Amino acid sequence: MARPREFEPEEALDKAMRQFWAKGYHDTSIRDLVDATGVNYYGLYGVFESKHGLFLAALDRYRDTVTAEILAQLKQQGPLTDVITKTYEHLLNIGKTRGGPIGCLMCNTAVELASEDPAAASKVHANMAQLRKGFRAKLTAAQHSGELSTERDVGALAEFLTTTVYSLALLLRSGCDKAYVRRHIRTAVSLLD
Amino acid sequence: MARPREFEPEEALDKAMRQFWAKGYHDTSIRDLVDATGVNYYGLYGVFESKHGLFLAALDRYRDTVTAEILAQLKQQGPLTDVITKTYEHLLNIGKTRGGPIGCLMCNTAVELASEDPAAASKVHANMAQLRKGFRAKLTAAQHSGELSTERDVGALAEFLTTTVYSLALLLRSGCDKAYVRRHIRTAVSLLD
DNA sequence: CTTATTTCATAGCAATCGCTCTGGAAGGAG
DNA sequence: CTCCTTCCAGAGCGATTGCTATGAAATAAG
Repeated sequence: MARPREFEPEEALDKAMRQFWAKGYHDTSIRDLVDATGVNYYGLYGVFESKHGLFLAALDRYRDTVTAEILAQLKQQGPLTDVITKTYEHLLNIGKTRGGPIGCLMCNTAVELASEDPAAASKVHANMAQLRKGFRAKLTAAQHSGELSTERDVGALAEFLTTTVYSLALLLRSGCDKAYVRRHIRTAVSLLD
Repeated sequence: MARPREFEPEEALDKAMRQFWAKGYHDTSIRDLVDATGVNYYGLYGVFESKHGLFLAALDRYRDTVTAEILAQLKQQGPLTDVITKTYEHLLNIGKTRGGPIGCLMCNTAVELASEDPAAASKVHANMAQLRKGFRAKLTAAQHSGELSTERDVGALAEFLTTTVYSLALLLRSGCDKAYVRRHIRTAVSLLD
């Protein structure tokens, strides 16, 4: 053995994720990442191999933290529309913690990279699939409890609700105010009545 | 006077717009624009001043062509849901003409630049307002003709339908297939029943 | 302690960035 | 034709890109 690392890989990855989240892939330089994480080139490259590798790791980190939290919100008990609404309301408080609006890393990546980066696109689609699955489970449960008509197309609704997550992120990212976003939530959720 | 220009500014702007549309702002270099338009630096700078100026002009060009066409679709006669559906279906054929999916330049810009570029954000919001106005007019007309209940909140619905334009662009950009997008259209439009 | 090994901090690499400058070509005015 | 203005083509500017190489610092093993 020898000199030990002076940084925590997960912590550094988390900071890198926020940097990519705020500024996107192309507008984030390695030097930005070094500044944001406090880790030098050698350390970052030793763990993540390249800027692209670090970005893909950041997408995984996003799935394991932010998306996981959304899915947890979806699993709470309560009336269908309440749970869905609360889950969407939760999104309003995610990216707003520091400075300007940053939306959703997966949504941002879908727009910026999906058409030119298959690896990133794959992770974006996997994230969509996870969300869809979460919504679908909630919708199916609501059908069983009689809250939602069994005639409704659960698959299509789950897709719609998933896309709405991205829509809300888009609205937040573009700088729309919360009242505007809340109206969108209310309108979208009214589809379940 | 002296030596005349060898390029048509509007034509060059159109090509530049498509370049930004496909690759985004940060990932498009001046050299890319020179290659795409066939116009040299001197010509581009003489007319548009800078890369940023050219980009803003491209956003205007987008409003005057693509958005204008969407608004024209919205003004056609017919049952409310048919016209809305046809308008959305129209979006499926916009960005698909060459190569990969490119979505909507305004949606892409909202994600990539809105939080750091006030001028671009302003144009994105103006575009949203135009679309919202178009949807609102159609919805109000439908209320007058009895197609839509006068109890429905036309403002909120217009906002929702506008955001749906961006959502569809996002889905296309992220590489979702047309069947997926069409299901989203059907679900969103069902909100008007 | 010395030595071996790994990390840190940074200088430096070729390539590219947005942008400007220069030399010559093209066309109107005289 | 010559002169003059404008445009084209591309070389070149300093700055920055992703990435690598280098030498000093730090720690475990002996």
